[in-house]
Amino acid sequence: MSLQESSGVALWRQVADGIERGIADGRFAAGEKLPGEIEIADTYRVNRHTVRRALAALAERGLVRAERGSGTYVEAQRLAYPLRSRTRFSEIVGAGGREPRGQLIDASEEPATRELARELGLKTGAPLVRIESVRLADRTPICISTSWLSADRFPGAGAVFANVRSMTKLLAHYGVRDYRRASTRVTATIVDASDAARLDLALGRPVLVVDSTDVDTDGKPLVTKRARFAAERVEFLVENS
Amino acid sequence: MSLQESSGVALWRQVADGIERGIADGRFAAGEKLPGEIEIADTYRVNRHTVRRALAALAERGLVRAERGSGTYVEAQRLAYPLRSRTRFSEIVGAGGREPRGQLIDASEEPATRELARELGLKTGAPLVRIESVRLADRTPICISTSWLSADRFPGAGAVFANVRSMTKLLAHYGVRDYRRASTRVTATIVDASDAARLDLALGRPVLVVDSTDVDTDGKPLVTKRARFAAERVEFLVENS
DNA sequence: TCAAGTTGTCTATTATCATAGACAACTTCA
DNA sequence: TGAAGTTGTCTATGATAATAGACAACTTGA
Repeated sequence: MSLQESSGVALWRQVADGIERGIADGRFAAGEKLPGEIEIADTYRVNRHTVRRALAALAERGLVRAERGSGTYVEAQRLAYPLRSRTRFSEIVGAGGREPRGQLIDASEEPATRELARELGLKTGAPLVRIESVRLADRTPICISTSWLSADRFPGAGAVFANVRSMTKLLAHYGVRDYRRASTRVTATIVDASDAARLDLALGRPVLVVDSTDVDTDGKPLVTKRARFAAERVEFLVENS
Repeated sequence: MSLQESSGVALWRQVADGIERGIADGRFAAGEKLPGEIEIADTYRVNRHTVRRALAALAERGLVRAERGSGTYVEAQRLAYPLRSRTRFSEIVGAGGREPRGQLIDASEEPATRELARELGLKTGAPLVRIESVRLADRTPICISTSWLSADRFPGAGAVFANVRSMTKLLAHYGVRDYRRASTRVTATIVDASDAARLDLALGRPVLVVDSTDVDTDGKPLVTKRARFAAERVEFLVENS
């Protein structure tokens, strides 16, 4: 294990990332004991204090738990999230035995940019409702989602969402009985400051960015979204037909 | 724009990430001029020297180019990468007008872990060939791929791959005329040190991790892989049927 | 009970990060 | 030509990161 200096990432943070990767890919199973601080310091070739700082950061995020005199133990797991044409957050979370929740952060009206207009089959500048929301599993925030809908077709959508807290129910309120995912685009980046705060995520953590558009049974665009998932809390499953 | 202290990520690095996000999502188009250093320092509320360090890092990675007296300009773009049941690296890169290349890093034999055995429909401990390779578009490394195949069915696969430098050609060499993607699993994490060096990627950058298994026309598993893509160089397109 | 191994806390030192100000070198445009 | 705006380079200072060593507090197992 060789680390990199002057990359703009503190050494303790690199060690923390390394241990977290070990947890994520199963090298350290949940409940299992990590190697001792001295041994970790040895493998990464850093001072024990640097390892302690890394472990403290992981402990604060709830990934590990230190027991004095005994050792440091692994705590957590990832949420499996299928990407298919019928994608419903509440169903996916519920299937994992966890309690899904949604919450409105902000809603406002704004004109369509050229790209949003193209996705929604509208003209540039057409009035849109922008809905910013956070979705949680139990009490853990999973993703921040920004959705855009036509303000003409869905007037007052922001207020409706504030009540029903679900995109499926919002669409049903306007008479949309069924819909499906038309396109999905996945990439990854580093979380920005405002998303970090809302996802309860440290700066510098990766997020999975999903751009998608939902259409009705006739293929007519309903809503287009950009969702940012805390990468450390989910794994996407792509279904290949 | 508010940044975060003592997150283990240096301020200049946070600014660099912010600017890079701006480039990635099109706020700053290729060829366009960035705001001046003083203006950037102002929006992020940091010292101009901190901004200069951020820009220097981006310039070193080739994302921007500074012109004295004039300004700093944007350089690069992302590779569009469809995830479908028929996924061939060379075809995807070639379609973008770039030259695909593959290169063997390492090949060795190792026994199947329980998980690898399950994916490949073998028994735990069965002999596998592990092939580590890097794939490039023009001269830019795009991903590092670790592939596992049955050593019984594909004897000497490592040597074959070293010659043909393509998984499709390797399989053809053993009489596999066609194959398709059976499962795909996407997540993201921070790059580890050895991948960082091979992808020519700075530490702390995100990578998209794709776990997948290819099967023949009868649905029999051929090869299972874990590929790590430099997130800043690709975007995945998920096809929803 | 006791030795070995673990995490927790303290002091101290050096290198890097971030800020601050001043001015040079260069480009752009009126 | 000249003024305004840009990037490049220098010096200086305080805060934070990382190292190093010593020892306390606690757990485990022989």
